[in-house]
Amino acid sequence: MPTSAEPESLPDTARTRLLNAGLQLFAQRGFSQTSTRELAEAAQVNVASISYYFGDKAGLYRAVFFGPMLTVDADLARFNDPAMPLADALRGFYQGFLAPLQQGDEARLCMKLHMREMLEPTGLWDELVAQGIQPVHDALVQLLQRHLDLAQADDELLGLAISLMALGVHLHVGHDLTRQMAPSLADAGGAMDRWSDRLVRFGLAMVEAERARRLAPARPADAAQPSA
Amino acid sequence: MPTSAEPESLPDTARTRLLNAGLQLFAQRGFSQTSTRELAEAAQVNVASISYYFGDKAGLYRAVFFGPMLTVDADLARFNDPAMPLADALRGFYQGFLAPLQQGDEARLCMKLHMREMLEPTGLWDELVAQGIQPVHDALVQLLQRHLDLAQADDELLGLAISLMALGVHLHVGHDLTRQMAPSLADAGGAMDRWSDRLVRFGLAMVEAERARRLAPARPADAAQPSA
DNA sequence: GGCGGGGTTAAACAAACGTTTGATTCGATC
DNA sequence: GATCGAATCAAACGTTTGTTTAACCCCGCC
Repeated sequence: MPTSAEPESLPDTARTRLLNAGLQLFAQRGFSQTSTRELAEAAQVNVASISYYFGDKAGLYRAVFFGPMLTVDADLARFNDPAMPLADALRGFYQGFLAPLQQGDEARLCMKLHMREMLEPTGLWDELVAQGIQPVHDALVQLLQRHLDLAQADDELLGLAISLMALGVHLHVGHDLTRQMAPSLADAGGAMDRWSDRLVRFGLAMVEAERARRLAPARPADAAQPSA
Repeated sequence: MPTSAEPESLPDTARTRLLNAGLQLFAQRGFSQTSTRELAEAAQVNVASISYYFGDKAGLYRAVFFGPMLTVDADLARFNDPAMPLADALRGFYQGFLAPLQQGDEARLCMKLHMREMLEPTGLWDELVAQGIQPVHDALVQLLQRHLDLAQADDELLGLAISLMALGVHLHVGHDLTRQMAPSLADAGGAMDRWSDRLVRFGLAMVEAERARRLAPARPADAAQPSA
């Protein structure tokens, strides 16, 4: 089992062909529904190459799963600047979700793998949270904290952050669903740019609603405790 | 293969024990990662009982999948009344998502099965959309259309409906994730009631943002076409 | 007592699974 | 030309898969 890293280009070797086929098939059918022989045939490669290059089938899965995931820092940079206005920061935040949908199959399928892990954990879930999701979440919480002038984050702020992230997550998990309900919102040209505008608008509205809630006097029906 | 329907109580027969074990294991590990022998052992039942009662493994899956799904009409009734104020209707809408999380394991696990089908279609997806999701979506679109005084639904209204639904979907898809980021928002007592308040507040804000967008003059940066 | 059928059982089945083996090919190096 | 290691190959390995078989148990009924 060689320990080489793939070059930046695509040398069309057996290893990279396996990675491509693995990304394709794992994202489409899932881990356990994809057999090693299918992988080998799709990559036009002998079955033994899987264990030769990646140890075993799970090793190949791990390789495609964490393949193009170095973009976390780039995602953070898009909205983590304290000097940014809220609207721009939100736009940068949602760009992190939209970019994989725009830049071809590779990133989109990898994102699909990540989303699948949410519902059907294969053991890589904790690692994905620690390295990919938690940093983005923390940065978003800090962003909201700044713009809402809060000394520290409370449950309601976390709820707002999770709800903002929900809109971005749904772009991926609900993509096929959106295609059925409103095809022009999923595949049409410029559809993603319009989603960007839309999510920024809705996100701003949610943040402002949260700000208004904190300024308003606590009504008896409001179950949220203002401070801990 | 008998064609009986299960009684309303739980008679603890082999059939119902298989249904319970199937719901548990399928929701936890997925369809293909759950073997028939695991199912039989979990249900304390012979392996042959699966094909005896349900034809085959897929039949058992289908049975647990469409088991407690008769609640669609009840879900619709919660927010479909034209006389309802918008806030009440939204609360009723999100109650449809929250109810399965509150009323024990059964409905929650079944919902998890449905969410999983979003990413890994096993053939039941189209049926689920037609019977379970599409009606709710259509009713939501009509609700928004009424409250925004629109003659007919356009893309932006569909985008709003999908975004509103995204918040509800994320309650299920991101439940494990929420448990890690903010445990008090996932499991604590009354957490779901607070989510209800929160989502209604955010939902209202999004609807009002959409109303404001339609009233505002079209800015050049706005890529959304106001009328076709 | 004999009978029949719903329910259950252990055992067996073929197929598919992930993985390993040992031989073979191919260049590069000495 | 000999030698070596990387890469590839067909074949086989042992296990697990979903499903089926045929016998068996038990209880009500004629």
